[in-house]
Amino acid sequence: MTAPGRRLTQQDIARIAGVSQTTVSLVLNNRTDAEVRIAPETRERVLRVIRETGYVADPIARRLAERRNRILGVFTYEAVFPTASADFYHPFLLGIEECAEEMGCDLLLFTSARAAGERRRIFNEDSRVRLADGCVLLGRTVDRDDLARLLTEGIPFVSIGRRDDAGAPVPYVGADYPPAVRALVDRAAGLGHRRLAYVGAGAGAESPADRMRGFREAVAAVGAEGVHVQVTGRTPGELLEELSAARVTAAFVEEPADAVAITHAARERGLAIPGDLSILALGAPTRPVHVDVDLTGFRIPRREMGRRAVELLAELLESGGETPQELLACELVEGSTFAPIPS
Amino acid sequence: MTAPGRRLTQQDIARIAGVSQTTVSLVLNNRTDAEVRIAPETRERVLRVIRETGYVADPIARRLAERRNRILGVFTYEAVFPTASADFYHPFLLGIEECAEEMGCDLLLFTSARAAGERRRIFNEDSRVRLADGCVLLGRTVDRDDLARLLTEGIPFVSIGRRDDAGAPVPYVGADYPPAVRALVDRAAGLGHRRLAYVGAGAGAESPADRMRGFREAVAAVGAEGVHVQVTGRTPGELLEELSAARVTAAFVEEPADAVAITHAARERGLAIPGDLSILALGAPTRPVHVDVDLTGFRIPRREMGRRAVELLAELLESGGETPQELLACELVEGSTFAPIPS
DNA sequence: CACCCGTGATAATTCGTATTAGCGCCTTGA
DNA sequence: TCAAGGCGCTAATACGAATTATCACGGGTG
Repeated sequence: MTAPGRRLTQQDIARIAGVSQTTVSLVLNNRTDAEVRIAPETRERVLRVIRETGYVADPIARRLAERRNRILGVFTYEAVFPTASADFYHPFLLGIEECAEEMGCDLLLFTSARAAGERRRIFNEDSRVRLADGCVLLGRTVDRDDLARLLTEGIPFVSIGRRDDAGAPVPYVGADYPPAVRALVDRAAGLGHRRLAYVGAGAGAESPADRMRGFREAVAAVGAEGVHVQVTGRTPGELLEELSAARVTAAFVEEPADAVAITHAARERGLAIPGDLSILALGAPTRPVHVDVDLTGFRIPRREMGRRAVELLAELLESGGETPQELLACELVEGSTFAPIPS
Repeated sequence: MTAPGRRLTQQDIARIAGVSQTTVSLVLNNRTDAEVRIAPETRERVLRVIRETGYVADPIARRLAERRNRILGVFTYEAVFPTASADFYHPFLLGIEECAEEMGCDLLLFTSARAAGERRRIFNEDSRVRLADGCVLLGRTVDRDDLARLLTEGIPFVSIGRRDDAGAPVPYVGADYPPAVRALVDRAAGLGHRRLAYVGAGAGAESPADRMRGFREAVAAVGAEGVHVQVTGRTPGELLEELSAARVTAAFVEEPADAVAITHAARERGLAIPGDLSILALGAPTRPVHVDVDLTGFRIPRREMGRRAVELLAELLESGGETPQELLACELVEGSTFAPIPS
């Protein structure tokens, strides 16, 4: 049909139809402005040639001339698909894909953005970020410099997960952790718990910091006792000892994978969960783990966050406007690791 | 840093460094051919300006001028991420992403390619297929017309999964079903099984047809009795009845989800698996199902297929060459649903 | 008769980068 | 002494589609 190496262009269509490239473009874009007039028979002739040849406009040339592409970039700091992170990322991507499909957009995964070292970077020597109309950032932590760069370059983007200012406010859609943690703390206090623990880093990125903050504020508000238990480099057994030494009756565990491990360890040594100790999990597992425990806690609306991020990005592209910042509510999950304080 | 709306171009860099746009391009592309010479101090000056301004080449313009993009398209006929199909597609995508990352390529997911109806089509009015250097096709069935079109348009692509000719040979990397099925049949015959059944459609796409063919040939080779049991619109119980009516002792089930259902149904009505009936599963579940049965069968090398597809596509882009067609071996899986024929 | 206006098209330019074909000057070799 | 080539760089052009600025033509008007 087509000679190899040569693709059909508007010029070719024009030649065949006996008109100019301009006319082909006008017909193709269905321009019916008052400014532009094309005789019905000419339009029909051009359309016929297009149909017969099966011509499709080159998206690249199009993008160069226009501004829009209908391509949304998706940047993740870790690989998207590997099983280790798939469980965590999957719901976000599900929402992103759904919404992109509805809007007729394609998704560009920046899998190549890897610097010499381990970590991915958005701006490498030949970054293809600007090929997309805008992009969605996904990842538990996001490079500060990358954020600042995106902002100063004026590249439209929305981060999934709240981000602190990076020289300027960052557009994001995040999970509203503080009220969710507060609700759990309130319920614990309501059931008599007075000595509560936050188990996890509580820092390092915005989301753990938000949870920690929610915990601190809620504990202060209900007048309970709150301790902070670090997890890095410690076994579940050691954590349990520290919790019992502090006479903690309700543990708010940042990472569900840890919550599962602690629960197992406790039951192994004869400690009843939730009889002797209540376990509250703050979110979704970011590490692959077989969750065979029915944890009480809350659900991060990951799919909705994905959808909303794309919607906000679309609005941003459409109208510009203010930097969108939204927090979506987390839904409480009734599990079986939470009970009144032992008497 | 940059004025809003205006982006830094090579022309800007050239102006600042006091050279021509050509020189900037040459420096940027690190051209050190004998043909092209640039004074070290000029090169340094240009590089400094580039560094200071943080200029990054516009990938769109680049693509227009060059031919390559380092972007690989991924086309799936169903959504990639939804949980219903995620379990099936995930390993392929894992392999694709791994390989793309190693090659420094980005992945373009054609999520927009949806016609008015339900099914996705590659070529819609404004298809962005040609934005990628080439693409990988993923899906249990692939539209015949799309394949033919890809071939005649000369768009480089590799299908994951064997495909019959579509006017011309189709480049693919598939799973080598016939020998895998044959191996299972051989083993069954070796353990005394004489009445075997193929449970599934055995048609509709290349992969079930290949399995069916493998089954037929192997059954004939070992001189056993083979029956074909259709599954569509029938309950596991009905299937069991048909199997027992035909005095089948080993059932080769196309779809593992069906194999699981049949096993459960059998055990519920007191039929021992594998004591009374052996179940052999032919591949990976394409429907979401909780596989709590340790099925005997084989493993489709999905991740490797993903990797290989990208590798073959890269070779295709590099050197052109012959249409690659490869079948990867399936590894047998020793489960606990296979035993000698009951005496 | 000069003028205007509506009609249907096109030539020229734009987008940002890559490539080709030189430019003028200087060195070398025969 | 004169052609051949080396040197460092640039003007011009290509890539394919969209947009802007015109243009030719004929019919009506004053």
